[in-house]
Amino acid sequence: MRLQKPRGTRDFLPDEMERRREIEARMRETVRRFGYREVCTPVFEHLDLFTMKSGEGIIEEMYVFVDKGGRHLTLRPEVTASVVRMFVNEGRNLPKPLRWCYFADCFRYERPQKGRYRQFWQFGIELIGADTAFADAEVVVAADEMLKAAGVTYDLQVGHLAPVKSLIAGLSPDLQRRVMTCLDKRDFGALEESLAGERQGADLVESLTAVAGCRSPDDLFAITGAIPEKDRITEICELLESQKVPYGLNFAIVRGLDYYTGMVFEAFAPNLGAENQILGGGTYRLAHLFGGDDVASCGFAAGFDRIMVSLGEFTTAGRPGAAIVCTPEAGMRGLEVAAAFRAAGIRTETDLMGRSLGAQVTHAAKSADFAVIIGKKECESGLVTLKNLHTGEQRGLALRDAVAEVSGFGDR
RNA sequence: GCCAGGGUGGGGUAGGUGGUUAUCCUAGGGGACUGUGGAUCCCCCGACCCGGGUUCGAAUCUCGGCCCUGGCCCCA
Repeated sequence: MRLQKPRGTRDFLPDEMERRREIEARMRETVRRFGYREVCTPVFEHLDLFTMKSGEGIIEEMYVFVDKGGRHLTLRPEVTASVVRMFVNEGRNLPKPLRWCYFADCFRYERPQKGRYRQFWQFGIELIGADTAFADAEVVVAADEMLKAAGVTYDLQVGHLAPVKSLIAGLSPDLQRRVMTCLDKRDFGALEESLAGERQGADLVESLTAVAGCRSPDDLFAITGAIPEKDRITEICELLESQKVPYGLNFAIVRGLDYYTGMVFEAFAPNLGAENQILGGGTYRLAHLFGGDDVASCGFAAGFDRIMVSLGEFTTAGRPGAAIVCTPEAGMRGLEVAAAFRAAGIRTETDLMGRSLGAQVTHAAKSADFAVIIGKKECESGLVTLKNLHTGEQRGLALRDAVAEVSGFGDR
């Protein structure tokens, strides 16, 4: 093959696109019911948008380029930064809270592996301008409902950054970051090493290890004492329990960067291998970075492709289709009949290859549920012969009755 | 950026200690066959990832690259 698609990209044939659209539709419908409305932002943005959010280090992980005007641009590696920029630019005087969702392809220059591609799709929501436990809980509930609707098997973990941050507040920023990385990986050996030289380092390791293992708010506050976020954390847990969200508490979730401020959560699919996180989210404050007010936000982003990989093979329930099968003299009549079927919303194909009647039926059986056979006899009688290609039954019907029968046909 | 295993028609494969026209299945197109042909039979189409090296001769050996699969790192 002379021309290959770029590394880490994929082509999708119609069968797969139907599966993807099916799952996408279920995810969209879930968040629609919560009031989240779709927004769309540019596929490429100024490089600064992402370096301001995530630091210079991400440049080598992005598709960056200079355009003909000398602008430093990049294909978006995620959508949250764009949505917040959009909010700062034109969302400030909309009634709060804002409930927005998006489904967008993103690009990262990374080594492809299972569930990781260079072009991939994210589905996410952002709830902007509400700073309450009810807001935090809504986003988690929406994520849970959405994954349920998609049909994946997943493990949902919810945490909060405050307990760990309160324990390590006395450390240098650099060491704080290292500690959080260790916690994220649950590498307690490395944690101990990092804190070895610190005053009361051993106590700190013990507290952090205990916090990471907490399974209830009560356990947590027994270790950390009454931190300011105590009521918020307790309330979030109560709300999630009252809404029967199947989650695990995990205060070792770190989610990388500084703009995460409070609740954080992640979902994993157990059948995915190394890249098994299918969703991540939390509360954050980003707008002030882009020149806006310091507005509280909460959201999640789901890895659509990983969800599709996790779901594996399945067939979608297609809508019925018809194939017009004609003898040569009935060609014109065939087009009329096709138009009538299409007017009723039925997918209808006609022969374009000049095939024999038999070959047309053969082809129809691969692509349709019904063959509508029209020859000399049908032209004279005004009827059509409707053949059910699943059962082989066929009979002569008035056109209107044939259309009605195909319309009423159930799942394939 | 690193590690392991791979790359033969559209898909799946056989062969490969260097030597005729590269095997089989499937898909696709056509015919037998202008009223049922989703069948059967026949025919056609179509491949050794790319480049250098060794050689009389490379799909096979060798080096480099590209790509695929999985893992490490990273993961906004």
